Amino acid sequence: MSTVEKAISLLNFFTEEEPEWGLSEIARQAQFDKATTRRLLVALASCGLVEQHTVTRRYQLGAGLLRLARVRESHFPLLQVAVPIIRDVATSTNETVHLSEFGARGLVTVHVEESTKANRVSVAAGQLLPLHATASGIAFLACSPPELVRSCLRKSLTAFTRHTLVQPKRLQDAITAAAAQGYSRGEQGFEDGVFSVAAPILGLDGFALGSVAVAMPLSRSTKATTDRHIQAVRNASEKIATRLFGELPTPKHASFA
Amino acid sequence: MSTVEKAISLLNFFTEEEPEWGLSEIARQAQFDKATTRRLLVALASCGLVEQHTVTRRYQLGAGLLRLARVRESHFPLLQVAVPIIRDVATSTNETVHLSEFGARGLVTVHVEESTKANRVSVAAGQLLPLHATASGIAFLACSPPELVRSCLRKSLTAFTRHTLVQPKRLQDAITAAAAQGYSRGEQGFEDGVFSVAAPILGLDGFALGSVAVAMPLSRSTKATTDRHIQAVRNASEKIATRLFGELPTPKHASFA
DNA sequence: GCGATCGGTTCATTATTTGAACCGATAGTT
DNA sequence: AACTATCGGTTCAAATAATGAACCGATCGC
Repeated sequence: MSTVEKAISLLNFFTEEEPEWGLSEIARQAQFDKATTRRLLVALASCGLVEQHTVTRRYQLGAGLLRLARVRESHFPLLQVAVPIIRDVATSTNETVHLSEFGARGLVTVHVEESTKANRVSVAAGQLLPLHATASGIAFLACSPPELVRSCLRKSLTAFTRHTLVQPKRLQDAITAAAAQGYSRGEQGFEDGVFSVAAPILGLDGFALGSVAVAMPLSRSTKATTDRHIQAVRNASEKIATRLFGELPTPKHASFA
Repeated sequence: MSTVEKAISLLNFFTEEEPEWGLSEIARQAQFDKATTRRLLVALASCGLVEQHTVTRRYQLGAGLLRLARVRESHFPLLQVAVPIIRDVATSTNETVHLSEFGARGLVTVHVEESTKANRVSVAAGQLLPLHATASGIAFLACSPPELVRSCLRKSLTAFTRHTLVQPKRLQDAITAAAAQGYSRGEQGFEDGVFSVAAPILGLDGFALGSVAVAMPLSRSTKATTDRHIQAVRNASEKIATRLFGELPTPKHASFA
């Protein structure tokens, strides 16, 4: 792990649940020496990515991140473009709709519009979605470079429920089906009682950059609602891609040669 | 410059105007060797702070920044808290109101609500504000640690207009006056024809973390508008601090021993 | 076809990072 | 009041990582 990667990895300890850390505790968590950790934090602080409280001496994420995030969003306005579209889907379906984006850490939920119904599926922004166990993950894999799919298939596939696809052949079949039909279905693969459909959002290179999914309690799923939701996520993902890139990217499906 | 600082400094080349860079051009700009630059960018990319286009091979800021920015804003919701307050001030005064925050790079404009009048002062978010030449800067210095003020006074003070306070004694007097009255006035110090008043936003340690300012064309400034604007920025800065910290911090003025 | 520049790679050399041991300060316990 | 544990912080010989000149194939413009 390079020095830069070590430093950035410290940033990843800061979460909504744990937004502040003392030096010793973050060193312990990161399994870095205290001196090393402090030097890395001081370097991050000098660039504004981290701030140290003058009174408590504890560290938090810094204001410099806001400018960089603004530049990123300004140039690649995924949230700005996608949020209104997802909100529309949530309104028309009255189910939970969520957007996820693929990055260094994996497929991460970046925005959620929850259903207004009391019996609803709750998803947390920031949550990492296992590729093999979720509709979003399979939709994403359906339009991913073959080596990424192979890498995923080679890994030990965690069983979250007894419905999780843990056999590579089964997962591969689901990915192939999703590639052919342009959407995926997730039936209790990540959590019991949850049914989802998802569509991949494509980048200009034809590979998926994320997914949009509708999730609902399995108990109120019908063929009619499923068909409507499939249509909704496909429409939404196309709309998002078209607005981001000015054209609809041609999908590059994962193929298994 | 440490390796971490070198890496982060690359992030700062990405702006709204220049959101994408090729390897050779960013290396040239940063004055780093191409091999070094690539290694730093690859490290940043592996952490999600930067992304490389699969087709053009150019680099842009990465999605990982959005999560970190969200955590930062969630924990320290300066924008979330301040934007509605600033919007109210802009509505009631019908002049340009802007919020700035102090960080590693200096005092930076983070949000602007412009006047609806055709003859208005325009301020850009992201813009660095010279401490000695702006109302925001002087308000900030009025509640800053003495060593920061001394450091500022020791520097060569750039003249942006013929009204800029370039003599340390004059600047010191303006800071002292701002400390005493709780606001500062900026009369064409940064740009001809612009008049501003600003108040510091205090942190729990009593030192300023930023400022809020009203800026208007000098030509329509009267004693009555000035008094109203002073009241407005002071009210706004107190409101922001109270909402952030649950109490009104006691100012720690810069003193000159 | 040629020259310029691109992104990318290599490895001997150079520079930076590391972390064990130490420090004073603070908090909790007895 | 004395003691212990843990805090944030510092130092510098040793260890490790980073550096960048020279090179590569690919692409673009002339």
